[in-house]
Amino acid sequence: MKSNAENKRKLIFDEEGLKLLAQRLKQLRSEKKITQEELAYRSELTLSQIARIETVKINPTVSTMIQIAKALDVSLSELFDYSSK
Amino acid sequence: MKSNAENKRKLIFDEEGLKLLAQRLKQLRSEKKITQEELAYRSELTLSQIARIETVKINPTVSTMIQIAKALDVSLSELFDYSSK
DNA sequence: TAAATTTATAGCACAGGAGCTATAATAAAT
DNA sequence: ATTTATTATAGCTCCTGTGCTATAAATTTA
Repeated sequence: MKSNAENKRKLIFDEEGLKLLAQRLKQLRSEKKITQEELAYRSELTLSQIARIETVKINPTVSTMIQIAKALDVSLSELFDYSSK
Repeated sequence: MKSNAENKRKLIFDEEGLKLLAQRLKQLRSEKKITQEELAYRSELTLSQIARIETVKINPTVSTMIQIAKALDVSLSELFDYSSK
């Protein structure tokens, strides 16, 4: 949850990309008019997890995103469709 | 690395989806004619990590996939484009 | 503006993702 | 058939993603 200033290990954590993903997720969720709680229920994730993704607090796994895509009834490709190479 | 038979906690690990992703990654990599090692170098990941993803041994994070997409010079959406809702 | 709903944060335990290094197994080239 | 290159495994440590639970903050509704 917190980010230590001193990190020996190289962190692969693309904040830009995760931010875009968060925006895309919010967008899709509001289009479908469902709450974080409802999405959590449908995706079988937790509310806190959905919130953490949307606020870019964590770096979710692919499986998590697959669950979310299914819950939103969109393809993974659509979920990640915010064309940034 | 190993999967215990006895797991109390519910595991979210979409093997189907990860398998499709692995195939897609292999496909893109062979299209571009680069080795796992070269991809590892370009993405600043490790060779073992690339291999583990392609053999569906792990559930990678979104940041990892972002690095790989960049290294392959494709969009995330393209990388995940194996239409499975 | 109060109440209700929705979203965001926080701390804890635990599983597993990722780096690193080494080696085995396969495939390709000579 | 040997060597070389490529891919797959393995073990270890460290770090963090996730579930869980509780609470605070913000937004919406009455």
